[in-house]
Amino acid sequence: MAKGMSTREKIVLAAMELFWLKGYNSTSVADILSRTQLNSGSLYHAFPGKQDILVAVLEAYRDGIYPMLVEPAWQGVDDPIERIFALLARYRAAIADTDCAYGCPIGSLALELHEADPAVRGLLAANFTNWVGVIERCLAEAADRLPADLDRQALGEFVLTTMEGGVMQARTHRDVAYFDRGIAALRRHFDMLARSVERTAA
Amino acid sequence: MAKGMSTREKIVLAAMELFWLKGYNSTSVADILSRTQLNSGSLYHAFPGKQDILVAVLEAYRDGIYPMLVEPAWQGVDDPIERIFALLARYRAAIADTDCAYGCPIGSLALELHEADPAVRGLLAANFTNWVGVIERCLAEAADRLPADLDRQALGEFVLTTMEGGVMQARTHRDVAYFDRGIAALRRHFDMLARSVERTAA
DNA sequence: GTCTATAAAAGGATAGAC
DNA sequence: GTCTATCCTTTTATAGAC
Repeated sequence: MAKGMSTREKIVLAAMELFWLKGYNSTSVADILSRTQLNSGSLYHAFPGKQDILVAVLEAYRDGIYPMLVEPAWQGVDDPIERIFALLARYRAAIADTDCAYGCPIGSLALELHEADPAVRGLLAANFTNWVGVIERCLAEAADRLPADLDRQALGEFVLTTMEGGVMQARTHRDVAYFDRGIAALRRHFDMLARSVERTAA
Repeated sequence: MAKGMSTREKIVLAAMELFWLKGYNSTSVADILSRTQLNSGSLYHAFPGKQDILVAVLEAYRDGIYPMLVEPAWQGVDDPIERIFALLARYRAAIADTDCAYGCPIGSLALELHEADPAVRGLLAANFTNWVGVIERCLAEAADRLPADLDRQALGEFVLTTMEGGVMQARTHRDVAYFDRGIAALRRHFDMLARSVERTAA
């Protein structure tokens, strides 16, 4: 927990980690206090309540998608299609690093929170939309290698689906091979799309 | 709540519904008592604790996959590939019927329970494995229309991934179109696989 | 096997001094 | 803006009568 952080930042960072490790409901305010070494008064001075911390966490993920996720994943990768798989490889590494115990923080929260209030649900949706938007822009860059009538939003969502479904199964079975097989299937999907373009051109 | 049910059965049925509606942590024992019209003493006579109810619920899903899910979905559908999509259509109907508020009960529990004990995790995994097994048998039946080297387990898992990812996004956006686009992408995947077989044969 | 009452702990949140 | 102490509710689980 770095020194230059405000109380608010400390709380958000700790909550990001704890919600990822344990989920929202299983993380108590006391857990956050313990991890930040703050006292109850400071926390409730910075946030009206626990749910407001969740909102701040989801905003942090939303605003951090490029610096925290995309830019590191794309170091040294220029091809737009390979950038998609580089992003997925980043998740693969995170899964493997945690012995398949933890998955996508947004996906987990999205399925844990059944009766989320509109602010929370809107932020979950925004996180997904932004993630899919990143993929869509890659697809647009690679448009010459993809069918002309391709629905880029649909394929972007399908990439997210592949990631989330792979993470879910890898975590449940505690075996990253489930994730790998999903990525391989998606790779085959892209290959078949590309080949259908080649044949049309020939 | 039918008459001929044992206390245990009443509890499992109520818990299945409540865990699906609200999740495990957000369902209190009091919720289950209220829905079953039982008293605390009866519940704790039938089950040592709340987690044992979860185990029984997951066993019920595991044992009920054919009568509760597969057989109704396959009424009047004989083609093995179409049976896969009929199963997915069943989930689509469930999503639409609930205004996209609820998803796959197993998937939600799998992502909600981060530190599940081995009994629970094993049952979640068994539910996934059985579901994928159903798809794998359809793929085996349609083997002549699929590439000879096809990894049926991998494709079965990919079908589950498509379902879970579609449910996750449809629920988060409260819009079944997200699910539909995922199914359309999977359909295209199957079509491309089939066309690659036709070309090889020609 | 079911009833009522209650224990025991955890959880979210607040008060008021500093 | 942070401290300690504490309130109030919810939650899981138990005790003991019937």
